[in-house]
Amino acid sequence: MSKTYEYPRPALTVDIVVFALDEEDLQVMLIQRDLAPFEGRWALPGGFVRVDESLEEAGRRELEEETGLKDIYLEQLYTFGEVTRDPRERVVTVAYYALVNLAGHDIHASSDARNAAWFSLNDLPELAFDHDQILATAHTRLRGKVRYQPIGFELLPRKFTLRQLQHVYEIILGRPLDKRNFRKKVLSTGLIVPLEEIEQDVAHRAARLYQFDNRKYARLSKQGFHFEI
Amino acid sequence: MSKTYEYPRPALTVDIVVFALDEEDLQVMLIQRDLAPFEGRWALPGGFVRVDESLEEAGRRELEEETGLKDIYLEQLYTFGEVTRDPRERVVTVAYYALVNLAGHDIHASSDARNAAWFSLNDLPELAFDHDQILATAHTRLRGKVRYQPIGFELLPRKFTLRQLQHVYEIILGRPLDKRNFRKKVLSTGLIVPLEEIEQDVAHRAARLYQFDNRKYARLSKQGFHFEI
DNA sequence: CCAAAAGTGTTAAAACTACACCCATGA
DNA sequence: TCATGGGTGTAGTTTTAACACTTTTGG
Repeated sequence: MSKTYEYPRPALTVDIVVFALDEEDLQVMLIQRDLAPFEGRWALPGGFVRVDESLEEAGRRELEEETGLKDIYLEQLYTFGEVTRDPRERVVTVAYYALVNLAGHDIHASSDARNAAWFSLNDLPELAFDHDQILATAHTRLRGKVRYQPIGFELLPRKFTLRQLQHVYEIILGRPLDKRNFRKKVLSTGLIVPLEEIEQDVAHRAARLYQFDNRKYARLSKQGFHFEI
Repeated sequence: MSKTYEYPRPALTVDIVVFALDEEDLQVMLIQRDLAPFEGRWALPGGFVRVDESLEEAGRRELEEETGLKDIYLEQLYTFGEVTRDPRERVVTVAYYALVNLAGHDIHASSDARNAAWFSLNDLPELAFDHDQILATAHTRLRGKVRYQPIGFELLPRKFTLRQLQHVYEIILGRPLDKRNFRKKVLSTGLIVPLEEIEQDVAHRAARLYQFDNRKYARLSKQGFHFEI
């Protein structure tokens, strides 16, 4: 095997913006750094890419190591490569974003990071490196993507009510939606299928549960169908 | 300055998919490799990222060195990092795509690549590495993006006719559009402004020239406006 | 019986689609 | 005068937006 070149190389990392949703707003997972630079500051989970793993593998590995999260929706976001973004040396980072259902994952269980926590996007601490910029890029991407790709479901449990789904869209888009129009629109795609089940333990009339039909969506996508809300 | 880590690092490159449009179809710029691996094969222009330049700078530098193209629309596409995508060693590449107006650039003038040429997307040679996959990703992105971002103009001269613009959209979307409806739609955005000029040297009635209003678009974008065709 | 959210239709306005002819120009 | 593309309007259909009340359930 011949060497490709002998010049100094940038270091290569991955960073992951993990989004979740609570009753109020969008949350993002941060971990507190215990090393310089930016010791004590909050930062996105992430770390160095090994030579024997793909970028996505590196992202999933780091995420599980640092937060315990695994088997989640993960998508490449953007690669940040400004020369001075890391004060130590040249570091290029491939950023991913992830969507999880808050209730479905216990982040503290398998975490080996001393300090991993959810923060509301509306109440963020100062972040290390250019992570504020990465986060802003991820937020913009999420807002844009949610309108024409069915990713809203990733933030909910597998079975959900239409109320919950509308709530996801309202928070991400940042504006209220009309209940009747939303239901009509969503159901008209045929991709959200009603189940013979209703929600449990609520102090009012229980709503019907629905489920996203992944298989049907995959089939339609191949035929050039475009999901849109 | 402390070292970040001492483990082996992937090499980092940039590759650029340059699109242009002729009368018939979409073209892409390729260069013929004169070194192993894939000696003699056609490949995307690109090369190694230096530690003192940003990713976009690296892309622009390589593009100018290899093809003579400069001052063009360039946007990051995706980062490809499969472990075995380069047979020599681990190489991660940040792919960009570029849009140029064929008539406006002479690719041979300042080229120091022995062999840089345009190929129709419908008649491609076998490509080196995973460049076929990068190209396919770029093509998909272009098709998707053209519908909701005003990038069609980048493939045309600054002053263009509505016929030319419609042609851009027809080729990228791969289907014919209705002339009257297209004109109504495009002009209704107010972003395409008529000039007091007509095209020259045509063997029939000359069409009016138009120009994209970048400034107005920037203003509207900030207010949440979404361009759509 | 009260509080809370579930569920459901209609109408007016706007956007989209399909479609054909006359005009201006240069060869 | 002919060939070529430039330029223009309308009608039917579909999609979107606005809007309020009754039902179910648990407390």
